[in-house]
Amino acid sequence: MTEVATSQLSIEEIARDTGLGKDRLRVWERRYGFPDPLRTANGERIYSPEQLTRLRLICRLIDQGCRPGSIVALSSAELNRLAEEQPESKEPSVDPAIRRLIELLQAGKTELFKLSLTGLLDQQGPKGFVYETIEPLLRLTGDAWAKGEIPIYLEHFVTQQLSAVIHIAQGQVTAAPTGLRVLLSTLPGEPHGMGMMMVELLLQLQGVETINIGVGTPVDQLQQACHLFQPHALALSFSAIQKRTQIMTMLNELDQKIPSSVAILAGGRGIIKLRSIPDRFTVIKQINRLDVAIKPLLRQLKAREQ
Amino acid sequence: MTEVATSQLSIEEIARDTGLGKDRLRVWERRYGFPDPLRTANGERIYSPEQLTRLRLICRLIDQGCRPGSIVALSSAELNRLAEEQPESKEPSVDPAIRRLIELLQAGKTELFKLSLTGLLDQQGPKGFVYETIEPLLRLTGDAWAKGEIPIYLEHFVTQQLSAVIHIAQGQVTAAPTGLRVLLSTLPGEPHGMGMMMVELLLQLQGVETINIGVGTPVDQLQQACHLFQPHALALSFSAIQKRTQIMTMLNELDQKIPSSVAILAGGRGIIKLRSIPDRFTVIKQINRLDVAIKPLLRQLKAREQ
DNA sequence: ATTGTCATTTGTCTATGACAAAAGTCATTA
DNA sequence: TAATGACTTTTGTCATAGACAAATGACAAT
Repeated sequence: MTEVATSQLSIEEIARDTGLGKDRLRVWERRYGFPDPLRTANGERIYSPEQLTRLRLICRLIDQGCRPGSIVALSSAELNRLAEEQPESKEPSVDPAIRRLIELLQAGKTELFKLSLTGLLDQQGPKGFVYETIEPLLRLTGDAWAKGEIPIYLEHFVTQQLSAVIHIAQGQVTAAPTGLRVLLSTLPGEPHGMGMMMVELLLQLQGVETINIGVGTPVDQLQQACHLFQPHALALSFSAIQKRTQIMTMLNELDQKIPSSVAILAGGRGIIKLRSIPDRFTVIKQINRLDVAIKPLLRQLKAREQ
Repeated sequence: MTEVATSQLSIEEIARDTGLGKDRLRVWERRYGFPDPLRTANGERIYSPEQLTRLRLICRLIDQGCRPGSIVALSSAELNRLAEEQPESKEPSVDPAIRRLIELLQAGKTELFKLSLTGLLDQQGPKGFVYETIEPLLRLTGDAWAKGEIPIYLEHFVTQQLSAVIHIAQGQVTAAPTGLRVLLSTLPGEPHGMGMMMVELLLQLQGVETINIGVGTPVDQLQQACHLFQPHALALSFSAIQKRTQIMTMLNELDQKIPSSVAILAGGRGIIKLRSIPDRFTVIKQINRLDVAIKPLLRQLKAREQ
């Protein structure tokens, strides 16, 4: 019978639970002296749960802009102090309704949370719901997670619920079809699909036919998809996760590979920071500018029909 | 200006696209002589799309029971012959409705596809829809993708649409609440959430309150989530992606960390192959056995209320 | 304010050896 | 017959350390 040492974690488990990658963990150990796992009889690393927690905190600080070299070696106490100091603490005017939603969440009142969401959808209508509920709720939960105020699974729960409500809202859309067809996706390395779903709903409200092919689609697959679906436009969503240079490379690739008859819309926090984007791309700086951005497309379509 | 060699894939991309892991790719090359990538100027492997296709086929054969040593070195032609011979090629009675859905997909008729799905939902009712449409459709598209008959983005599109329809179906559920509360998730390394959503819908139809916290939740987070939500049961979904030993390790960890007052249900293709699962776990071998599995829980709940 | 260089930091790749876990083989037992 | 246990082979993952490319920061020049 093998004694199950529950709290001893292998490098694989650590890599999975932190998202750090085995090579990265080993090279941190070599360079910064942390993590500092014990070893099994034959030299395999075994990590303590404390090290896992500390690694999670380090990941959070790195996401906020700290660099590994300056924080990986710090003690837990020092890390905690650093985490407190991080600026990011500006959120002046938050809608009390949104604040209440987050309180429900933290209290584990999921049914009430669901009901409140659908209630807000009915009150505000689909468009208002996107602007006044989804957007701030996502921002606040994201911030709260980064500060460690709510666990990641609550953020996942929110995402689940929001996508359910969006789907329900989509089911109620009764806009007259305009004939415009838009393909939606994100590029590889971008796992967040909520922005795309918000855009999808707004487009449907305008009578646009949408084709959502999920997240992380490589450029050549997008090319193929354009061939198959023959959309009038391709809408891409960028969160803040991806690296600028990677995005630029892929944008150039898109510029070359996507037929020039297809317009390309790009939106999200990851894109508004970029300079020197090819003219090809219509950058949507705020989600409420979407209406404006698709007007030329609708006009073009009408002109072509005549 | 760097020339963009679009079709040359790095080991990382191959690892992602095949699910094979970098170490494994390198050791296959060392031992069996395949894959046999070219190298960049400084020795990094670059794989051709053909090798990717061949690797995908190899993965499929391994899933079907072949062993790496006997197939990795084979040529494409020999692999194809082998794939033909494999039993698994028995899919005699496929519902023509499902077949038609896939044809619509391949033709890019997305609007018709969406309409057909909602039509089937209305016809079959939510329960029938899960058994007779979602399950076979997912299986067929998965198989078709593995055989290279449909591109991955179509599979993603199907996933998107199914989750939309499921959410709509959930919105229409009117079962009387039983008071039973179930937390749903998957373990780290398991990115597929559709199985979980199917279960969620079926549970809601039985008047169960569900809390879906998304995919890939580490065990200690599940522990915390149980503390917050106080569910009567935890339902986990396993696809065929994960390794048996990894699953076993996590199951044991769960067994220890999740309060014994919480029942644990486990379902999906990844779990039914396993032996020596702790008694703790209720294994659901077929999704249509779910009803049976939760009956004891309902009974228990009633008994406790009195 | 943008662009270009340079140094530094950081992550990933490579190679090879070692070994544990899984799977196959085969004899023995109930 | 089928199950059990011991042995062998296969297969995947881990370790080490060097190399280098990609990302970042600092500073100068346009």
